[in-house]
Amino acid sequence: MTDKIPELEILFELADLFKVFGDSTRLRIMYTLFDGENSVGEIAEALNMEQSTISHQLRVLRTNKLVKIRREGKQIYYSLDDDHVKKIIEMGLDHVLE
Amino acid sequence: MTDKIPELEILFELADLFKVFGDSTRLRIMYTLFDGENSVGEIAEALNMEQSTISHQLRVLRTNKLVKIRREGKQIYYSLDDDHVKKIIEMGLDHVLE
DNA sequence: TGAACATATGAATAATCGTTCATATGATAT
DNA sequence: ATATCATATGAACGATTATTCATATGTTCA
Repeated sequence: MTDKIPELEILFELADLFKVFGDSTRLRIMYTLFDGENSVGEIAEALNMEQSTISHQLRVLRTNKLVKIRREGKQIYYSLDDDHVKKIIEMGLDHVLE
Repeated sequence: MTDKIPELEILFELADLFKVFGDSTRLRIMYTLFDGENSVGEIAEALNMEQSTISHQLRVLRTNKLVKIRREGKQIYYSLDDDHVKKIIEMGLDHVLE
């Protein structure tokens, strides 16, 4: 029994992770959170996009443990969950910027 | 004039880059190339997938400058084009493996 | 030149996914 | 309780994309 099957499963998970980074709206959301936490409304306003769109994408980010939330009254503040997020984006930027 | 517009364009490019990493077939191809160059046929056999599928995806990888080629007779050998490729994948693995 | 092999390409199909619209849930304050 | 504000959710639509099949291109060798 080889160890290639577990590797295969991990590569599937890895693809799923990169898929999350592969959308400009989600990237912009994460980039917005580089400076610190923001509420859903603040993010929507900053990106000039519908609240619903942002909310849907925040759920994707949260499902993948890339952002976490803090509740305060009516608002929900989102922030990056992990140092990896910044690192992965910065590593990608290195490549894009040659 | 703010510098947010160029950043926006860059984030679009960045999303396109991550999209390339967001497919398990392409990830498996790149992972196969961690050990060194392989021909199209070798990759297809290693992944047990159609030659055509691999060829299509290699073109995506090549268009995005993630792999480069070396011709030798009838075969074309593909290899990773860039250290960033390995680094980005490894960074993602860090996250997936907790 | 023609046969055999390796790789690339184009069209078609099926599946995935982002956005929008409408509405629901949840929280606060009067 | 109810009105208001913030966020979430579900369904539907359109667009993108991975794979397959069939075929084309390109290379070697006899």
